[in-house]
Amino acid sequence: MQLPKGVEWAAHSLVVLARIGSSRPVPSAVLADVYGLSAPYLNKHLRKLAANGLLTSTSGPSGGFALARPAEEITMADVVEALEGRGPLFRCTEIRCDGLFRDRAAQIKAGRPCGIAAAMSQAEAAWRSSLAAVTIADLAAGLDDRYARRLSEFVHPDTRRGERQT
Amino acid sequence: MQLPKGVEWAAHSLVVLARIGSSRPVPSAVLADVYGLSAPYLNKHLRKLAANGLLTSTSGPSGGFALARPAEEITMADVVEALEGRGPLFRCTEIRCDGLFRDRAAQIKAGRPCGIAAAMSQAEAAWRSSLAAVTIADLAAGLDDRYARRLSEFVHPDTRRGERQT
DNA sequence: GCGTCCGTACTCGGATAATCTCTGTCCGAGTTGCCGAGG
DNA sequence: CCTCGGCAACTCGGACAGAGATTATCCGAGTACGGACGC
Repeated sequence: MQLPKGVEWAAHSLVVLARIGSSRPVPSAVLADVYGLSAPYLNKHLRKLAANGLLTSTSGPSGGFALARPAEEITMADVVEALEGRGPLFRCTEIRCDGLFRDRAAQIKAGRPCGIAAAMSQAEAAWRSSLAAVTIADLAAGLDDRYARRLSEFVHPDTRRGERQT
Repeated sequence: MQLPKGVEWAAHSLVVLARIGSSRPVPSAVLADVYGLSAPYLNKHLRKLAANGLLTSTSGPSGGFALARPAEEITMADVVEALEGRGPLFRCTEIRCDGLFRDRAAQIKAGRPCGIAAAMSQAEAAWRSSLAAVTIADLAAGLDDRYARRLSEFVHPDTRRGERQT
């Protein structure tokens, strides 16, 4: 089991948008070029973030994606939740109500909940809690200033619009 | 993303073995019947647990699987680790060293570690820590006595040989 | 009657398909900005 | 010179293949038990 690569891509893209600081939309193709990613595939993930209210999407020329709210209010938990959905990691299939105990299924479900599912749920809560403690703003602040400036110059070339080299 | 169903199966089987309390091996087919699972597939997962030292496997008649150590010393973290491996959940591909920053790759890697990977790693540590706090013995104790007895009678039908189980 | 040998049945073990999610790619719908024509 | 209309380019958006992992299944190698044979 492993988290999809899209989580990493989306998180890095959010950090880039946060570090740029501009509210102007950035096309997915530009964000993909920053880290050498597949543009259409990254677009798919960013679209999911937009559908969940983390990004705003704009069509047409000078369109793209932009943060929907301040980077301080976007956590890693939000990113994972937007991409992976809300009920992941462990899905209890209630096998304890099958086989030998099929006749007591209703009685078992009415009693104590499945201990394994409870333990998994609690561990998952700890995981999400830890992720919720880290915001995109925190991560953006961890970027070295030199690289951040290079980012800005690449994403928003103040010179003139329309040139995109390499 | 989602944990494989085998984790649930393996955990329940371990709890069953723990609750039985007997050191006599139990065939995978019997364990599968307890919860109505696919016997060969469950066997595959139990084999993995055996390969990681959680279970002992015995061939031939009266063979099967048995706990390799006391249930108090087997945690849910051990189960997940045995089945999923040690380095899961989030795998940082270091995309921050690609694209624009490919020429600075060595310099970046020598500097601060990737903040996103660090956050993910910390969250994963919290997850595993929570899982490590729950033992198979804890889960076995949570089973209702009535169902536990039915389990023992099914797995070790003493009628056959009048054998006594602990 | 007792010990030994063999046959049988039962178990794990690994190799082999089917299905689903993730990964990657493509082209179409919609929108914005630009340019030229007209007033 | 200013305004309006059409054109073109650029963007997101959803639909379409390929790869990998999970799910599921089967048959073979090995082993312990049970019975039969020989002493």
